[in-house]
Amino acid sequence: MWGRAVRMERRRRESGETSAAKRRLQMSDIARLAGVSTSTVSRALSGSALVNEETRTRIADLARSLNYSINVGAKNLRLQQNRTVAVVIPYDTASGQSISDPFFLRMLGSVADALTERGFEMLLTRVDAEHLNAAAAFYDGGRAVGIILIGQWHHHDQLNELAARRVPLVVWGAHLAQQLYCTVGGDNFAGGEAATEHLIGLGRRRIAFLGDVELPEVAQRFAGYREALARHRLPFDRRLLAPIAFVAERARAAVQSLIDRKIEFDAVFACSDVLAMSSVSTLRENGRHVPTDVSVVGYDDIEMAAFFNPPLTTIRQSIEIGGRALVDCLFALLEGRAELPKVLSTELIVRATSVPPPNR
Amino acid sequence: MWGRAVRMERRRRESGETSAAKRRLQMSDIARLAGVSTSTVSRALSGSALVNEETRTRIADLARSLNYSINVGAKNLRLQQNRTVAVVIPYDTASGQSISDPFFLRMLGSVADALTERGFEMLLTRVDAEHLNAAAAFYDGGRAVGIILIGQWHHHDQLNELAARRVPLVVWGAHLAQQLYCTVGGDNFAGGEAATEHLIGLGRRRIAFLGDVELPEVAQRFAGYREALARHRLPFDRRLLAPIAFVAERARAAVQSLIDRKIEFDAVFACSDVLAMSSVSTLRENGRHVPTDVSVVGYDDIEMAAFFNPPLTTIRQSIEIGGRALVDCLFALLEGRAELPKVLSTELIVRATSVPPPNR
DNA sequence: ATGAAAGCGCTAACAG
DNA sequence: CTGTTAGCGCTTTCAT
Repeated sequence: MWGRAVRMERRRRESGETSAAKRRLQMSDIARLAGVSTSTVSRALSGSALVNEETRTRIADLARSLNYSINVGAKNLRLQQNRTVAVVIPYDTASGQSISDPFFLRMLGSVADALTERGFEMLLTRVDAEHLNAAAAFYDGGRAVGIILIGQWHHHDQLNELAARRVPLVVWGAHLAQQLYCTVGGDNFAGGEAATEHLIGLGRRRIAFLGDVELPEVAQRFAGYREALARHRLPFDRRLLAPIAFVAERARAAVQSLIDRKIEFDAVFACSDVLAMSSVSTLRENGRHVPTDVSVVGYDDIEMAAFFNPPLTTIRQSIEIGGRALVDCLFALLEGRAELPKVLSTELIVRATSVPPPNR
Repeated sequence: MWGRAVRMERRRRESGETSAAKRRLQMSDIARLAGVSTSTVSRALSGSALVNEETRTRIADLARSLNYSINVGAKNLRLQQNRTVAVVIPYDTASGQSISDPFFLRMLGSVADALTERGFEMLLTRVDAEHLNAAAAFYDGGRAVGIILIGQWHHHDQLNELAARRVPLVVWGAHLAQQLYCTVGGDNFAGGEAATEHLIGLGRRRIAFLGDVELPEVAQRFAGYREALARHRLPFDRRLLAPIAFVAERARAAVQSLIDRKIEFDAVFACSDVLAMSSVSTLRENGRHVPTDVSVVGYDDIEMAAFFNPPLTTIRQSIEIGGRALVDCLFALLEGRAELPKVLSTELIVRATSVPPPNR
């Protein structure tokens, strides 16, 4: 049997504290100081009606004045409950970069807000995009009640596997066939189609497409693009497809490459506003006037799109609605309801980067 | 005494699961299936040399195949340890908005990366900017080993109080006098001075200042602005100060108001790139040419600043260095080292929104 | 090399 | 209304 002194010594050693460091306050300390049992403190702090009003306020005041905070880990363990959601952002080992696209970052903020409103905490983590199923460990280990994955990448199969195991999981991304898991996302096909229709309607004929078609969301936008092209009997030139990641620099390189290779194009449809803005900037540097020579349409409608010069025509995806829908969906799942994937409507926002060609 | 059946029933009820729901796997399950004790499983999974090689791999395989993940909460409780850092973003109840400025969002990403590298998890939460000390609850309750606060707002006093209580805390913000807590931030005075000097050097005389001078960081930039003005014996016109929050719309309104009130100005120094871009957009709408009529300097150098049209002159703060410094600082604190506040150098990036006035 | 048992900080059933 | 006690899932000492 270890005596108290021994326990405290072990604690110090294990936590690497020096002997001067103060021990963290716990319920038994409050109990001792208040001259009651821990049960009473527990009840008092949880606002139980079982405890005397006077005692309760006395204990509450004492706890507050000592900056005592309940140990949520121990409480959760005892209660078999948990108010934490793991929010997971895949990262690409290849490009290896930190998440930086404003759209995803804002989505994170929106999810955080929705979670906070429900009184849940958010454990933010990154996982290798090649091993999305690693995200489930937070659920399996009881660390989180469920998982919100921002970005589905490839590996539809891994996600299906998690869903089959009944891991509470909601993914921001595209609704795919044979999908067991729940997604929330914009209507990518419609978005791609609307953007392309808009450009074609303006009289644009050779529309470059910027986006990594390996990603399901982008693939659907690309399908919408192809569909619009086909409807108007316009040929698709494979050289106009630039399968690039969501990184500004890649858009610059792609546009520059089109120009250098003298591949004609009179419009750009970029799969994010950042890519679009980078494209506009590159076009300008090369003496191509936007929107007259080349019209540009972006995607997401981030805040800055409206301030851009020229203000950017884009496809709006509502971040507020998206973030909230992700959270709503997860909670529905937790309550045992089988949720269908949600496809949120997108909207074409026509601003100044898209006009008819001059010779029309 | 409760029997096993009773326990399981209670568990189901409390967690709101239906009777069909599977119980989460735990160590005792693995032990039973492997025909060993939980001690052995524990040792096997933690790679202890005390367990037979063959047994270890057998247990590891079994655990993996069943998707067993150790319960980190229970483990932490037992071990009195923890690998979680609380990252806290203050929100303003007044403006009440979700965090949206790209700079802070990117900083979050950078901190997440640095934490991930060290094998720590990040608990992301928001607290009311008026009660920053509420952030300490995560530490007091043993939820997190320390706290990173992104944005110091007013309430220097509350933060000092936490530091006095020896809560491991690092704040992104300004280095203030009488500061007991550790901050990491850019050199705001130098940044404000450099921006203003640059504009004055160009021949600009009436420089509007956009930013909430109630915030310590902005106050220091403003002090730099005043200093530069004074050095050149330029008067300061109070009407040119627009004390606005970091919200694009506020910049639009502020610039519009200056124009409507016919207050002359030939330059704008905005305390964030978003404010600067919004200003440029508003100026253009009012027929003022940027940079000729009005030159503009932003702050932060977010990615988009370079793609803006015209490319935005701005003060760069390195997000990568900042995020890493915050994390480094926190770990130093945890190791008992008293860290001094870090003031990171800023850099004036001259692009195209700032030129000499036309009549010079 | 393995198991039995105690206890991390907390809550709730049960007994006063 | 309050205290005693068992136990949440795990690790570790001690005993074998």
